[in-house]
Amino acid sequence: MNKTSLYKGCLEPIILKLLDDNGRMYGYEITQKVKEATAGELNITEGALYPLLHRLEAEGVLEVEMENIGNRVRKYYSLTKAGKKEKSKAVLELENFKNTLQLLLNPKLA
Amino acid sequence: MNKTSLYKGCLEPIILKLLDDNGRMYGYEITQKVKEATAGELNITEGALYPLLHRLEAEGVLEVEMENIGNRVRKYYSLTKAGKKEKSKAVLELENFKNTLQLLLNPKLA
DNA sequence: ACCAATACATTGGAATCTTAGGCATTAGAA
DNA sequence: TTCTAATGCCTAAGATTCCAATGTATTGGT
Repeated sequence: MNKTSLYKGCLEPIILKLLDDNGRMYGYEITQKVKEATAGELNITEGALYPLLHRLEAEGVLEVEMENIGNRVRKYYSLTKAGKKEKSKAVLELENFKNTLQLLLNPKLA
Repeated sequence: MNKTSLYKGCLEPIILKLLDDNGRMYGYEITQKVKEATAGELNITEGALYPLLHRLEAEGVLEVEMENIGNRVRKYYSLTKAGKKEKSKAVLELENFKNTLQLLLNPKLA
């Protein structure tokens, strides 16, 4: 990520949401997609991403398909059934979090 | 905080905003105010709050006034001049962060 | 021929919070 | 009246999560 890093803790839900929207993606693609989707605001570092993907795979949240592109190997990740549940929960929490931030930023309606 | 802690990294801007809105507050008051303002969603732990207040004071962002309430001592914190600048910056970043989350949660308008 | 981009990965360390304590005063319930 | 919960301050050890740096290899453009 970047700056003083407010995004800490949000990476996982963001990735799950992305994979749900796009079906399947590979690591590098994720970093580019996030950069693009946030107009350059959020840059996921590979040192954060790859370990996370590996963990989510180990937990059964993601599954992998290897694919050969020329002489290069891509690892496509997608949500498992358990992963879809996880994703739903995570997105709700993230939405809730965003709304709570809104409350704190705009406490006028008290 | 709580849960898997999405709020990680947001504590500082939240505190600065609160202090700007309320003029001056003491630690315990902050924890209660945040709990109330977020309908119980966000519970700041004292182990996170007090070290942060001390750091911000050391950095010249906050200043302290001791006050005796009966036999008890309260430490009222308020923003310094530098703190007000810091707060403005932090709030902008937090708002920006919130908007970016919105983008990620709702990428329809692409 | 060389550099940037693509694509994977690991490692050490910094930053931030949680858990779990500790101390003292005060208000309220049993 | 005694004991618990709430008020109010605090610290220390540890977990989590991410960043920066680094490594390897292929590919496309100049």
